[in-house]
Amino acid sequence: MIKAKKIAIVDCNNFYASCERVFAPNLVGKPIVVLSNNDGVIIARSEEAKTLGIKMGDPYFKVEKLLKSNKVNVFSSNYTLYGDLSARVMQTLETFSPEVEIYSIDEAFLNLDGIEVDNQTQYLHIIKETVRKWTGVPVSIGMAPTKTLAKLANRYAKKHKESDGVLNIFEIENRDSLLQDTPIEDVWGIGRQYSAMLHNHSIYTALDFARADRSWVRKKMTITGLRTNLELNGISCIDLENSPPKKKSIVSSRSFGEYLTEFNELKEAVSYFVARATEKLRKQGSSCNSIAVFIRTNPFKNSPQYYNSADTKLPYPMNSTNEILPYAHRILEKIYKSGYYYQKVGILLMDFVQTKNASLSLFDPPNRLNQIIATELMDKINKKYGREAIYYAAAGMKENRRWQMKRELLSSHFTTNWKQLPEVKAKE
DNA sequence: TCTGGGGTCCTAGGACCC
DNA sequence: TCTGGGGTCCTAGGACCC
Repeated sequence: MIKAKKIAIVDCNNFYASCERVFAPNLVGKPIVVLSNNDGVIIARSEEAKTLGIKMGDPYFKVEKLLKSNKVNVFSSNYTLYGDLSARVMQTLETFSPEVEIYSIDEAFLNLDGIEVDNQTQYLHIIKETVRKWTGVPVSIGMAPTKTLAKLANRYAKKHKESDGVLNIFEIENRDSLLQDTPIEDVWGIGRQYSAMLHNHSIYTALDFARADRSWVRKKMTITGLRTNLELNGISCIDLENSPPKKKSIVSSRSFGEYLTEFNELKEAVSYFVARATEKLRKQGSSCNSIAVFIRTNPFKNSPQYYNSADTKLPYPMNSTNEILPYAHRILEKIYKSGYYYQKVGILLMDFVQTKNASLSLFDPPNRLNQIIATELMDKINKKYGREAIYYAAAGMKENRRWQMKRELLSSHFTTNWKQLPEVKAKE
């Protein structure tokens, strides 16, 4: 018999909304929503906002009146702020376990195997309280022998006030009833399509699914579904990942603040995205062998529609902005058609190799080394003085970018005055 | 459901090869 | 009348996650 693992998942409650509240304590108890890029749709809600019936993904313009009449505090998304608070939360968690997998901006798995404490559940409560004290962010914690069950426990802890934000599944005598209480669509790994399919086969809860025939599950839902089934039965199939795996592709794309029609403006935007994406590429020590570009009109408007994309193989692995730009521009020329109102462009980098293995070749253009050196220098300057302290003219002057995001409700005062924040320090 | 953006994994099927 | 058998690589598409 294999000893059961102890996996905890720590999940920040209503993360973006909570972040806005950290620096605006007057908003405690008041409804808050946070909007997506371009103030498009609702992507986060405080509990109070949820109670008002505001849904995830509601277009802002459709619920604007409802928000106003209920005095809901509305924010544009402020990823600088959320990223910073996320890092603080993760650092705090790392003091509780040597093995932390940062799963997303607001979630982390902790391996609590081998952590000797008198009372495991109490330890979870201490983690929760410490994160709140040190960062101001409220979290919920679920603990179980598998990731899928930990997620399930976490969801339960969030839903039921009496659990006080913590559920340790090892202490639950009747695990079946917990699974029975969980609708199948709320299980990690079961999305909308599979839920519908399972409903058709009279599977409605996590318990129904855990008891389903495994060969049938394998056939209908591939190996992925089988893993979920096993994990619900306490058999761990999905391991913690210690170091973040390197990205296999990198996308950079954005909807515009206003529609674009001119090739040159699209070209600027594409250039900007190439700079963003290759920066990430270099940061993880990779070079790419191919690139794709796509453009599209707004699919929700009644105006003429256009979507096109194309990709190209690069002659050798590249990672500097300047080297990749001409290829991106060429693809854009190919797919651009005048006469449309474009809403979005994006670029995609693919087929990565490690840069250190992609050595310079005899057939490289003569100035290649200079390009690489210049790029490294730019990265250093930008790291020191902030994003786009120095940038390519191809991306257009910062001040003149009509395509830049609309963020009219940004909570700017904390980030612009970051140094004035009170220091949050750990007490021994 | 549809007025965000950025990712991953899995499988089927076609192209091509011997 | 059922046309051999087997392998690899690549791509598109479908599912999922936050």
